[in-house]
Amino acid sequence: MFRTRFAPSPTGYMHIGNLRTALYAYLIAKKAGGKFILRIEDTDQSRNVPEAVAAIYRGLALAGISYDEGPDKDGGFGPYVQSERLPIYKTYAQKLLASGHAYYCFCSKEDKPALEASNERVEGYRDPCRNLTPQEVEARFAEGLVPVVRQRIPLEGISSFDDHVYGHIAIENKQLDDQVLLKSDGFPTYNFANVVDDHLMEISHVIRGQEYLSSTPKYNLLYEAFGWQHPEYIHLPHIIREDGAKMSKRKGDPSFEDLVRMGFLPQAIVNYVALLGWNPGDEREFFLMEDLIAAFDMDRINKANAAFSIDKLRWLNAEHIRSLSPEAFHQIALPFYPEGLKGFDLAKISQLIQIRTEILTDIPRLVGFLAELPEYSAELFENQKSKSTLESSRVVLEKTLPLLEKLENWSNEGLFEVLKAFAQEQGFKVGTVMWPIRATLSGQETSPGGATELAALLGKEESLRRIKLGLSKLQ
RNA sequence: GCCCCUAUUGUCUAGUGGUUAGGACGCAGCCCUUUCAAGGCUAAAACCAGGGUUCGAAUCCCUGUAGGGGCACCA
Repeated sequence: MFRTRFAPSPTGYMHIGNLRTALYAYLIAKKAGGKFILRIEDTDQSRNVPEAVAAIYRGLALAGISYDEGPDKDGGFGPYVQSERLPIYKTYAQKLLASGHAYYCFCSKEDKPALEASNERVEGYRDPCRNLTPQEVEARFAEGLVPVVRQRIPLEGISSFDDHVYGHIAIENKQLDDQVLLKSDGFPTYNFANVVDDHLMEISHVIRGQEYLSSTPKYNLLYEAFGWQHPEYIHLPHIIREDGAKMSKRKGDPSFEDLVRMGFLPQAIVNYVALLGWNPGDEREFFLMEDLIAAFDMDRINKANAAFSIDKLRWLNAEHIRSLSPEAFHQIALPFYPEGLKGFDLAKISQLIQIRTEILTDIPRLVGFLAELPEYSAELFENQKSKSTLESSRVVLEKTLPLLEKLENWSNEGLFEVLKAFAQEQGFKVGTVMWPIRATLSGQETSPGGATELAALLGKEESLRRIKLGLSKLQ
């Protein structure tokens, strides 16, 4: 049975790297018909952000990643919040203390900084408390000192393991520090809690960022000390910026929710992020969650960091928008229409802009001219491609105006029929007729829809008003 | 400083000893066209460097270089 987990610490928002970690863990579990578990790693008392857990729930829901077990969904392996598991960590720390795989350390934090800052750190350095006799330990307790519990790393030997992404990793034990397992406040460190929890929760595959790659041997030593079997490991490369720097909220890199706010569809973001470091082995790029589950293969995950490209996301987002049914797009687009469009046939507008919308926040810019005709000058009537000149435009507008005024079938088809016939009779290219009309209607060089589509949308009265206004600029 | 990891076009990537090094985004051009898009076609664009191994290396090995990560009572 595959059991994977997403174990974020509650920092207040879900960044892109986290989203991908959660997604991969979810995909790996679902692909194998296993369970995906949410665990909250809130062992750093100083970094807890209120509301942050809610942000995690919100992010996962938005992404379409549902968990089988979590804080609010008991699966018999709880509690799923680390701060609620303190007695468990204490019990297991005692076992390590008893077996000699851990020891009490009474050094104060202030004793260490000089050593840590030094560039000449001695490898194989061991804390002096490592060799305290039971009597000495007792004496310090009697003094009222509060210790931490440190892992006793072997002096010799090499620790190694096989990672699904990075292959064989080997590190000499003398490179590893006697890390703190239990802090003096009674909370475990990540280094300890992840091992105890992953084992107790029967996690089969650990999916996490590659920053844990070089400390994983330490965790394996812990598994060995307990006589447990360690899980399989899938370490993930990082997602970085296009300039090679790491993503940072301070530099303005968007979180998952920020992207949604910017007008990207959650499913497009998920699709894009899945492709950052993984590929299906064929040339498909468009994926919905179901397809991802079917196609995902953890052994095809890349080793190298991947840069996040907002341009490619834009493109993929546009693909997702285009794949929506007109009704679905309309519903999603609705909240983005500006106030002034109330009287228009919004469903019709949605139809016109769907294929031209890359991100939802493009919409106001796309449709603004409908509510209010922008200022424009006569130059707009000159267009080489449609063979439009100031003169031809004036003639076209003057001559079509009476035809339009008496037109009764004011629809896209009706308008097109009349104008096309006019072009033929007068020996104009269709484009030469349509250009000035579209220009007067939109007041801009480009618009979602051609002359007749815009005229139908604006209605006869407003269309004629705009055409006359345009004509006045040419006379 | 020590340790771990990585390295194919600007970006995401395919590639596991023999390929005209493939695809995608972006960029440029052309076609289509009732503007713009979309769509179709075309172009430019890459194996970090140097040594090996081999009949033959993007692919295997070594060194270097560059980048990322770790060495917290943070995760």
